[in-house]
Amino acid sequence: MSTVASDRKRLPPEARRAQLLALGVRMLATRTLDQLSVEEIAEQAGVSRGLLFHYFSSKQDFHVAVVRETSRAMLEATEPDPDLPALEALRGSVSGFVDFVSENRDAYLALLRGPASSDPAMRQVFDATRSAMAERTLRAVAGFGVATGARERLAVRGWIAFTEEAVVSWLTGEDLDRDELLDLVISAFVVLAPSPVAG
Amino acid sequence: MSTVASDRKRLPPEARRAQLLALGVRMLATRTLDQLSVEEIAEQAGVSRGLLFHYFSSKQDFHVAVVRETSRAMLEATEPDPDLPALEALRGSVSGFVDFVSENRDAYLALLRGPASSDPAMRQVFDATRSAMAERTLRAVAGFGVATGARERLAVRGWIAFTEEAVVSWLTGEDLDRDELLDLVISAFVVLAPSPVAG
DNA sequence: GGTTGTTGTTGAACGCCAGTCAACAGCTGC
DNA sequence: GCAGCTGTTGACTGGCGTTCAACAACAACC
Repeated sequence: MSTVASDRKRLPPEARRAQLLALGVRMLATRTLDQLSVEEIAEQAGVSRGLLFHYFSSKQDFHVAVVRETSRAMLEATEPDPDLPALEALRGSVSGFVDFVSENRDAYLALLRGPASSDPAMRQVFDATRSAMAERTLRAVAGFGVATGARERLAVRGWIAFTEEAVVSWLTGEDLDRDELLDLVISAFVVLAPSPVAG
Repeated sequence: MSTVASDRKRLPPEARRAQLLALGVRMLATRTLDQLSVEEIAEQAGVSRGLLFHYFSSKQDFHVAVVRETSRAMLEATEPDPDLPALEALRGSVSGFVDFVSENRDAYLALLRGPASSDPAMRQVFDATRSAMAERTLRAVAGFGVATGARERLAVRGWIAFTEEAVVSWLTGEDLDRDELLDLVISAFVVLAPSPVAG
């Protein structure tokens, strides 16, 4: 209600763009991405439909921007603490991830599971996000003795997918304690990332 | 080209439905799911747009049917051989999965990564597919000493996501041998599924 | 072999929505 | 208070999913 019809007109471009973006992100809590119509966004923002196309070249472009923003927020919420020992930093990061997904369960599913196929630009955002997580994780646990060969990079990417699925799946059931979930994910990393089976 | 304008009219319902479905599945090799327009399907099949709605209640319903069919094919292509020892059966299944994804790389991405969010019915197909894979895997390696508690079920689901991501990621690079990829995925299962870290 | 009934099939019509564009109006500097 | 810049509008267009009443192919029966 705060942004609906408060100020009627003439915002500086950056402010308006930010407003529309924030509105889009917020609305994902109820709708899925492809249900996010231009009409609804415009109506909620109290502006005309046409204006949205002044700030975003197309509906898809808008969607990509919304996803990019949410990805950024997710990365921020899962930033590992560099002052902590590797494994503790990792646990903190995963803990942040569990919280983020819990708080945005629908939005997260709508986003990071959603329309990864449609648009190359969209795919790129997803890929970049996963790569960022993978690289960051590898860096964070570098002292942990992880080699960064092809196999390890694949393993870390796989582990991220493992984590996503485990957390999402955990949310629709919660047969485990939160701590048990964290244990599972962390121990999975320990056995997967460095040198599975052999180590 | 075989089904385009060969026979012009009056097929028995099952045949026509099957034809449209098969056509939809085939066309996913080039298009993504949401680019699969009713118009194009009808044109390729040599029928009117309206006819598609005689066999499928909506475009989404058609999409769900296409996805369901492809999921079925995937499950069939990865059916583990019950006569083999557990680990060999598992390796065979994963090998089949790698082949399937390799041959249908775009279709697979368009499907099993695609529009999982939009439609509840669509989500259900994905969930059912993963559950089927998870249960089957657990059953196949039952003799392997895997307990089927909450933690193990979560771990297996996570492992499936791990496998998907690893294979898809492997396809866009191929820095590893195919056998090395299989080793990674199988050993991941071994350390993840029964009792990670502790075992 | 013509007639009739069933039903697979058509194509025109409708409505919704993304995207365009020329006109409008709020703000700033003179 | 006037002029010019630019954020904003709202009507218009085209495409596409969806509906539906009419049509036509095929089979059965006389």
